[in-house]
Parts: sequence; structure tokens; C-alpha cells
Amino acid sequence: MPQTDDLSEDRGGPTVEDTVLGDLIGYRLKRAYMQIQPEAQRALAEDDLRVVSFSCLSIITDNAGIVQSELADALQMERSNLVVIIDELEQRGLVTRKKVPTDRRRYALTATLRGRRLRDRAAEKVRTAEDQIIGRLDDKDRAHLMAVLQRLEDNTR
Amino acid sequence: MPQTDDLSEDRGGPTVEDTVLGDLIGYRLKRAYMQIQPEAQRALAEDDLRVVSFSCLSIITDNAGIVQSELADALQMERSNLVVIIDELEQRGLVTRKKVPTDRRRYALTATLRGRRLRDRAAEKVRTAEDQIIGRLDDKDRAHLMAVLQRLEDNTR
DNA sequence: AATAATAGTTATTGACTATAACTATTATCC
DNA sequence: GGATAATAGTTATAGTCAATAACTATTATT
Repeated sequence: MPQTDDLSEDRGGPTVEDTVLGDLIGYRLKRAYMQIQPEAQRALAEDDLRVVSFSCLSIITDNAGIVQSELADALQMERSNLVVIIDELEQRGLVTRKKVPTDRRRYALTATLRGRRLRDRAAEKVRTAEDQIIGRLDDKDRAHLMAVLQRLEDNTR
Repeated sequence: MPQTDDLSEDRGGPTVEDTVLGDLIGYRLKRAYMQIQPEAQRALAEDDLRVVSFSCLSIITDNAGIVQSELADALQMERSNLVVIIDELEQRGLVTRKKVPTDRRRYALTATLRGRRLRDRAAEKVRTAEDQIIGRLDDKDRAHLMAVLQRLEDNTR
């Protein structure tokens, strides 16, 4: 029997009572996210990417020619906050900004070969990092989780 | 057939491609949380509570006599950031700070009757707000979601 | 042609988190 | 038992991030 010497203090605090918070979905979502996020962040930092820049790079890779407003919309962020992120991706040679001839207000964003490769590599690392955490979560539970989260998200739109 | 005039633009953007992001748990968690959080925030604002102060009030209510370090630990936040929050809860007469006789470094936190009542009322509102969003998610899916999220969280400790 | 709206940009603000440094008190160690 | 280390609470501060407003250039509307 794997009985150790440590008492209740061993992991995650001395079992605080909770009759309400833990039954709220928002709370559970936040807690789960707080465990995963730092690992994803660490994985992406190896390639000097933040979560948000990786997200942008990824969507741009999958949608060559997308413009900034559409990207902001897809990632549910303000287009003003996108500017510096695209600036950096562009300066690093990961994406290109090209004026759309038919509408010169817009910039078509396209990932370069380097950008696409970096996206794939970084995605692999994040996936691996997540798998570490998921641990004993089997494929069925994982699939169910993803489906339910997706449904949750869709319900609000 | 509920065919409307609007095209693909109707809800959530014109279906942007995504071969990677949507398969990451961190991304799905964040997106789901981003839908729920504003509603919870709005519900709590009716009682001049923020999510974090509600969380504190709730844990204190369930753990009369808990001290600030333990609370910070339970909510995974910095104890320095807790100070002003407890200050406010105390000033509003929702919790009391009382020196622990056996260890005068510590303050025992206890919710007042008003605090406990507010907690219950606010919790009810958040629950209702969440239920609006959950919508078509049946009890079985909800229970499964909560269990899996809990497991995810525990796996990292 | 005048007016609206849209895309991108810049600057700024407020909220939140993390860190370091400090005081008071208690625990540990020689 | 006294020096030293550790802990609880606090304060101040700095960094991160999201939201807002205002601006220019361009296109759409009437």
C-alpha cells in the first residue's frame, strides 16, 4: 500500500470546505485552465511565442489571405490589440502583410513557409505538454470534454 | 424550414478554418470560460461583488476561522493581493478579521450573517446565469463535464 | 457629391497578477 | 536561552493584458 508519511497537507492544501464554488462551471473551467495554461505558455516560450501570437499564427496558417479584422473576430479579441502582435510575427518573417488590391484598407495576412513550419512544431509541443497533464484522461473522456466545451461555447452565440 | 436571409456571417464569424487550435484543450477551456465569465461577472455586479471577492466570501463562509494564507492557497492567488479584497469585505460588514490568540501573526476570517446571506444570494444568481448559458446541456453532460474538469485539475497536483 | 461605415493604427487607461521589501510574531537550532 | 530562520500580513510597485477612444485612409451608401 502506497501509504506515505505526509498528512492532509501533502497536495493542494488542507482540504478546505466548499459547498458552492466547486459546483459552478465557471470556477471549474477557470481552475482547469489555470493548470493547463502555464504549461502551454512554457512550451511556446521555447520558440519565443506567446499563447496569443501562436493562436494568430495558427489561424493565419490555416486561412491564407485572412485580414486582421476577421482574425480579431475569430479569436475574439480587439483588432487594435492585434496590431503589435502581427507586427512582431511579420518582423520575424513568420507572416506577410499584403495590401488587398480590391480594398486597399485591408491587409491580407499569409503565413510564410517558416511560419507554417513553426506553427506545426509549436503545436506539437503544446499538444505534448497538454498530454502530460491530461494523464489518465482516456480518449473517450477527452473527446467528450472537447465536444461539451464546444457546445458550451456555441450555446452563447 | 428556419431558413433566414443572412448568410454565413450570421453567428460567430464566417467559419474560419482551424486545423490545430480547436483540438487543444487549453484553447477550448479558455473559449468556454470566456463565454461564462462575463455572465457571472454581470450577475455578481448586482451585489457589488467581483468574481474574486465572491470566491473569497464563499470560501470564508464555508470555513469560519480560516486565515488569509490558507485562503490564498485555496484560491491559488497571492496573499498580498488578498489584502485589499478582505479589506473591502470587512468594511462592508461581510466578514470579520480577528486576531488568533495562539498565533498573533494570523487573522481568523469569519463571514457575518450578512456575508453568509449575500453569499447564498449571489451564488444563486450565478447559478441561474450559468444555467442560461448551459442551456441544452443535460444533467448527465454537466456532471460529466464537472467531473472531468475536476480530474484535469487534480492531475497536475 | 456628401455622408456613413470600415480597416488599420496609435495612445491610453483600468484591472489584474506577480514580486520584492518591510514589520511583527513564532518556530528552529546550536 | 538566545541567535537565526521562517511565517503571516501588509505595502508598494512593476508588468501584462484587455478595452476604449480618437485618428487616417479608404470604401460604401444615399
